[in-house]
Amino acid sequence: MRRNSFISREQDYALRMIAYLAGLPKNEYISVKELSKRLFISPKFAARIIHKLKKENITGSIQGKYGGVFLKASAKKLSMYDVLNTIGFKVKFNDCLKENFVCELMFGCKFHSFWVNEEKLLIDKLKNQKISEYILKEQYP
Amino acid sequence: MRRNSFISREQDYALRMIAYLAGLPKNEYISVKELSKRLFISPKFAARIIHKLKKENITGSIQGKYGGVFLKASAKKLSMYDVLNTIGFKVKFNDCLKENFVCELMFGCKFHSFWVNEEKLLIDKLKNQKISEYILKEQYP
DNA sequence: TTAAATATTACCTAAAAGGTTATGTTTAAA
DNA sequence: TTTAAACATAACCTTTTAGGTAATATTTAA
Repeated sequence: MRRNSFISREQDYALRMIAYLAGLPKNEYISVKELSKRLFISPKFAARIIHKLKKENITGSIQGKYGGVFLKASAKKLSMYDVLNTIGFKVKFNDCLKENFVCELMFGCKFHSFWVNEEKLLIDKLKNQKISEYILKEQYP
Repeated sequence: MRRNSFISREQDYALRMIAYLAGLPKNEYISVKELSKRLFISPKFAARIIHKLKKENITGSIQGKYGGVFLKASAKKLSMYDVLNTIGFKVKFNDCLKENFVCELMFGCKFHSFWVNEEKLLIDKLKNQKISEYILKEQYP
């Protein structure tokens, strides 16, 4: 599949699921199967993503029959950046921003600082966007 | 190779070459071979990129022995966006911003407008950055 | 004891990135 | 007029990644 988005499907799905979990009533939880169905994500893929989020203590889970998952972190403190980061958000605006990258054009490439600034601006914004502002609730008739 | 940059290597090389050509004295030109050597780009790959830029009238060329390429567009009017666009800059912040993409979460996904805004901000900035501000000149001792 | 849930890892496949190969065509100069 | 050195153009190749599936184990309510 094409990948020319800034964020991947996996990262998008993670945001969706977190936004949905944030909308559950307190102390409620939902099975990954049901969650994935409501958000149009393949169940197995959803499970893998939820697992990554759990390892970072963003979600919690109840095992066994009638188990499920819930948001463990505070929706008011959890940022979009936190979620994306857990799902491997290591996108750089240009390769020259990566660690250990040695640019051959030390003699005067001025694009570098442009990318540095833009990247920082966006990351700061992602850190400021809290999940509580993005809660996703299905409307039942 | 990994591809988790916002811009591709090919797009980066295009910017480098344009920035270098913009620094040539008026009416001078340079062979792609020499250009690629100075900018650490594989010669064949450079040729293909220059060809794309020529098709959009950004560069011009002189064929035959002792031929070469030069910047045809005005460095003061040519933007980073123009160059990137020529080299297939169709990156979207999220898949949901693509044409013909149908989002299943019509019922209330609030991330969409965040991505729309951020993407527009960045594209406007790229359109405002003119190549004349990024001229690349090798320093000889 | 069993059904239905999570936990975890290994594997699969299409597509794109990043480049090379190949084969022209053009033109200055010997 | 021949030839070397440049640009022109398309087809092809290889590695990596995105995006997902399969498989198997473990947990726990009923």
